Formats: sequence, structure tokens, C-alpha cells
Amino acid sequence: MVSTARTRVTLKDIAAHAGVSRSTVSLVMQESELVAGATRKRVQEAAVALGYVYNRGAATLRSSRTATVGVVVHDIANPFFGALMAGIDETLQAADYIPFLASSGDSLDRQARFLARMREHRVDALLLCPAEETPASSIEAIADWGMPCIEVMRHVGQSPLGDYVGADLRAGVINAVRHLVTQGHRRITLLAGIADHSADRERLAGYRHAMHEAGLDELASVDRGPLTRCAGRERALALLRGDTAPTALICHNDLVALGALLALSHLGLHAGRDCAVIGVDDIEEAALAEPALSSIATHPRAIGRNAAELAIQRIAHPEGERQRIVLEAPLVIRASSRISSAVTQEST
Amino acid sequence: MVSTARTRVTLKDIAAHAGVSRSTVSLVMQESELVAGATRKRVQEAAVALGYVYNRGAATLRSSRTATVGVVVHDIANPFFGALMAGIDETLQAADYIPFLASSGDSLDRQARFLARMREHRVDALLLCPAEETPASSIEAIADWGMPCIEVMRHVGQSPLGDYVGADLRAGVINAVRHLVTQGHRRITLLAGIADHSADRERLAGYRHAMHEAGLDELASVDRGPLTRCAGRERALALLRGDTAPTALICHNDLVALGALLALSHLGLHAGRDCAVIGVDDIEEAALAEPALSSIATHPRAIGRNAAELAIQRIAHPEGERQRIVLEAPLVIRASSRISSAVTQEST
DNA sequence: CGACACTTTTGGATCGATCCAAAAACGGGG
DNA sequence: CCCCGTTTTTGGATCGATCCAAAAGTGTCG
Repeated sequence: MVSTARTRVTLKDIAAHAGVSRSTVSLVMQESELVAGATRKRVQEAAVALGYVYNRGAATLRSSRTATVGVVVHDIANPFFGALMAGIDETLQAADYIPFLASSGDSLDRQARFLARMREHRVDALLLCPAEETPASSIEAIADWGMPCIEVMRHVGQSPLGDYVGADLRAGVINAVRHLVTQGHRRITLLAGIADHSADRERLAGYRHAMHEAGLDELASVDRGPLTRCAGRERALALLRGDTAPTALICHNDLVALGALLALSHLGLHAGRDCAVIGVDDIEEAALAEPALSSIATHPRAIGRNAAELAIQRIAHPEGERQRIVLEAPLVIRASSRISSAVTQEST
Repeated sequence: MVSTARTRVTLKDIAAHAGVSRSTVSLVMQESELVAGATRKRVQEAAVALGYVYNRGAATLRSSRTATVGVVVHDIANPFFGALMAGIDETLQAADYIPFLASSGDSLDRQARFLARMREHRVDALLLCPAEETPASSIEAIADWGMPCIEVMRHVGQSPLGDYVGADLRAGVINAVRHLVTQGHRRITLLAGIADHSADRERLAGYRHAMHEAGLDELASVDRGPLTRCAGRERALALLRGDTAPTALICHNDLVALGALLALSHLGLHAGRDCAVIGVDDIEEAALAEPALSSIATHPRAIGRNAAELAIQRIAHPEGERQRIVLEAPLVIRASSRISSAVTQEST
């Protein structure tokens, strides 16, 4: 309708229209308490009347706050990260921040390029699921740039350097092993990933701890391989056909576990009765699989929310004490790990 | 290591260090051809030596290009949009653009707020899967702002107003019906969504067209309801228990179709033999379901790539002719829609 | 050697907000 | 009516790049 490419409306125009100075208008835009009520109202009306659009770029130049946050995940196509991102987005929107998103594909190079861009764009904070093999020096570098960084789900080094939000996978796996042991299982195999990152180490630590606790050290066995659904199927097939076939599988994530379920039904075995299967993440699909899949629930959405909240807090208090938020990862027991799979009730 | 909060390095510092003017340094940063090779090299070295970080905000203020793009989807937790986003991200990264992301949750209000933010941030273009009931005026308003906007997957109004990238769902559904008809099916029900948006209308149009073509107008039946996996199960159960139970179901998306498969196995029926099921999207899970699910493949990643490419092109040529890219949505036939489900081969 | 075309470089103005120190307006008491 | 402490408002400087028209440098040729 309008679309006459007239020159853009600026604070100066509003000032003229409302009969005040640029500075006053600026204060109104910043919702400052300094401005008298009547003046504020007049300015706001002028802004609406002229169709003013706040120019965040110009504001940033002077004030160096951008109201943006950078988010890096490995693979946004993975439903887990989709849910994580949903939690982040939800929380940021409520606080009027906007996320930049990039998928690193676990490539250090792509991650580095994106981080450089984020620096140029001067994001107020960074939410980072570090790519595999990210060196600690990268995280330190980000801190040196003066950019708050929250590590999410994974952290580099043995323990997080700065702020961290993740799930208690160690405890989750311990619970899983205990649950299996009370069901009489002894040959319990962990289907892990290939890469060596913190989230992987935590699972392993929980597994070793619980197997030791149950006096099953000698029977502990860790299978390493890729983490897709197909790979899960193949890996499970190979294990189950071996001469010392396990009676229970704890899988790195639900995709692998769902693959394992396929392997079992392919072999004519009944998950839960013939071989127990437990996954990690408790994605939506888990509850609806046949049989329903037991899983260690990592609640990605909640993790996302917490991470975003922590970021907002860190922006406000850059020097505040570093936080390490570890959310519980409860075991959700379903038919795939119960000998008597009569009723499919879920535990909380 | 460094972290002494010394004043930031600017073009002026580089200019002094390299013995040239600010303007020359600026030209080098813009990779302009005007600068002599030797000078360029000297400037670049000075930039590295001083640890310069390009300030995109300052550049934007003057040049009004931000190297950012806004992306709105309904629900980033939905794997379909995860894959779409992956394609977008991939293409944008290659062209050195960075995406802002927001999930509208199909809420007009949240969508509007995000669009306002995008305007303040002066994104170079917008990729928009419009929320349900988005009025055409919103799209026109965006155009009036001088912001290129690509509608993705859905479009408002009867036909897209401007640039559009989507899948040919109409043809996909027509193929699905034809395939079912040649298998002898006559009672073919379409499980649609509740909302009335373009992607829904296209499916319906294809369905009606193909049913008419097969002389099955009277048997055409459309079931409307929610689009989750659980809802799919319930809806399929209700239909199959009815007195005129369909022998084939075409589902709005794969989640609904997978729910329908659950319903069949719950009733002791065999998908493919007793009742055919076809989904839409061909998500990863479809091929691995039991039995494998036939699906109309919408290739979200490819759509994302195309949309991002079109956005980049539109930024370069704002007044170029509007494009309507409709990608083929081929029917992938698997066991769930074959009477003789002996071999599970896939068609292309 | 000077005119001319072409390549490189340059300084000043500019984009549109925020910051800050100081000025103006206000209000109540003496 | 003036003084003084508060509350509001203000102008100029500033953030760090780009744009532009003009100046400086280079090379060629008659």
C-alpha cells in the first residue's frame, strides 16, 4: 500500500515530531525510568505515527549489546537437537533474545568458522555443544574474547571449564545396569560410540562402576561403533550371533536401541524376554516402539531451557560464579527390559 | 593468555600499522579488486598481527547488508523441520550467511514478534513457513518493508504471492492413489489435518482428482484430525472398526502413518495385506518401520537447500522475477502398501 | 616532455543509535 | 522570591565501518 521508498525514520524524526531531543527519544526506546510519563507517551505515539523501526545495528555499535545468542549443535537434523533447540528458542524468545543457529556436523573447521562469525556479529553469549575433539584451548579462546560460553551436553576436558548444562548420564547408566541386574542379567553389553567425548565417557564410567558394584567386572564388554539406527541393527546382530551373546544391551542412544530391536525381531527373538534393550534420550518414538523401549530420559527440551536461562544470567553477570547444571536422567522402564512384559506401565 | 582488556583493534589501527589509509583497509576487508596486490598483502598481515576482528555491526550501519537471514518454522522439534533446517544451514554456510531461527508454534503472535525482531535486525532475507491462518497482508507487509521473503512448504492464499519453494504434494498423492487403485483398492481414506493451509489443500486436491479419475468419487472419504503419532493410531483404529472400513489409508504425514501401523498390528491385521498405509515425508524411520512404510518423499533437506539458494539469489537481485520451485515428491513403495510383501525393494 | 588514460589511494562525511556531563525545569521551604 | 536538591531533558562526542568524489601515482605514446 505505502511502499514509497521515503527515507527511513530515525530517532531524530521522532524527536522533531514529538518536540523533544534525540536523547530523550533514545531513553524512551530503552524503557528508561528517567523519562516523565507524559513525555514517554508522546514519544511512543510519535514513533507509532511515523512507523519507526528500531535499528538494533546502530544501537549495537555504541552499546555493544546485540540481543543475540549463538547456538552450535552437531546435527540439527537429529531429533534430539531439534528438541534441545526448541527449549532454547522458547526461553530466549521470552527474554527477547534471538538465536543464531549453526550445525557443525562435528567438524572442527565448520565450528571454528561459525565461532568466528559469531565474534564478528558480537553475540552476547554462546551455547555450544562442542564438536568432537574440540581442544580446551578453543573454549579458553572464547572466554578470552570476552564472550560468555555455555557448554551443553558435552564438555571438553575432564570436567567443564566454565558453565555447563547436561544430563546425569553416569547415574542414568548406573540405574540401567542395576535394573538389569535385578532382573537376573549378567552379560550386559554397552553399545558405545567411536569418538571419545565427555558424554561418552560418562556413560562408560557409569557402566564400569555399576558392573563392578555387581561383581561383574569380568563380564563387562563395550562395543564401539557408529550411532545410527542401521548401525545399531548391524551391531546388535553381530553381538547376538557371537558365541558369548549378551542377554542385555545398553545403547548409546535411542536410535541405536531401536536398531537393536529390529535385530531382535529379525532373529525371531522377543525383546525383554530373550534380550533386554535400553536406550538413551527417551525420544518420542521410544514409547511407541514394539515392544516399547526402555530408555534413560535426557529431556533435551529441559536442557535447552536451562542452558538458555544460564546464558541470559551470565550475560547479566559475566563475572558471576560458574555453574554446572546436571539434570537428572531417570530410567524409564518399559517392555523392552522387562522379563514379564505383561503390563506396560512407566516409572517416573 | 592475553586477555588484557586493551582497547579494540579497528581499521584505523590496521591502517597505521600498515602505513595506508582507513579506506584502503576497508577495501581490503571487502575483498575489493581495486587494491594493489602488495598493499592487500601488507594490510592482511597487519590485521592478523594485531588480532583484528571485523565488526559487522558497524559495517551494517553504513552499508545495510547484514549477512544474516531469518528462518521461521512451526516446530523445530519436528524432525521434518530439523532436516529442512539442516539443508538451509548447509547452503547458507557455504555462502557466508548466518541464520536466525525461530519456532512459531503455529502462533500468529509469536510469528509477528519474531518478524518484528528480524526487521530491527535488518536481516537480508526471510525464509518463512507461515503459521496457520497467516493473512496475505502479512506477506505483503514484509515485501513493503523491502525484505525479500521466501515462503517454504506452505504459502498463504490460493497461490504463492512471491517466491515459493515446496514439494509437489498434489502429484505425490495422485501417484499414491493410482498405485493403490492398481493394487485393487477402492475404499481409500485420506487422513488429513484440521487446519486449512495450502499444503493441506494440495493433498486434498490430489486425492480428489485421482479418486475422480478412477471413478471412485462416491467412495472418497476424508478424515480430519490431529497429526501426531498417537492421534494417527486412534484415528486409524476408529476408521478400521467402523462399518465401512477402508482398505487403504493415505496419511497426512509419516507420524500419522506410523500411528496407523500401530493400530493395524493392535488389531492383529497385517499392513499391506489387510490394509495399505502410505505416509508423507519419507522420514528416516519410515524405511525401518515394521513393515516398512510406503511414503511420498518430500526431501526436506533438498527443499531447505533450494529455499536458501533462492534467498541468496533474491538478495542479489531483489527485483528479479519471482520463482516458484516445486520439487518432485516421488512415491516410495514399500511393504506397507503391497499386497505381496515378499521383497522390500524401493522405487525411485 | 607533456597529455591522457588508467589504476590506486585517500580524507571527510555519513549511517543511527548511545553515553555523559551539564543545563533546564520543577518543587518546597525559608 | 530565591535557594537548593531532585527530576527531566539536552547537545555534542562517539562507536567503527562504508561511500564517494577527488587526488595521487603509473604507464604509454606522440
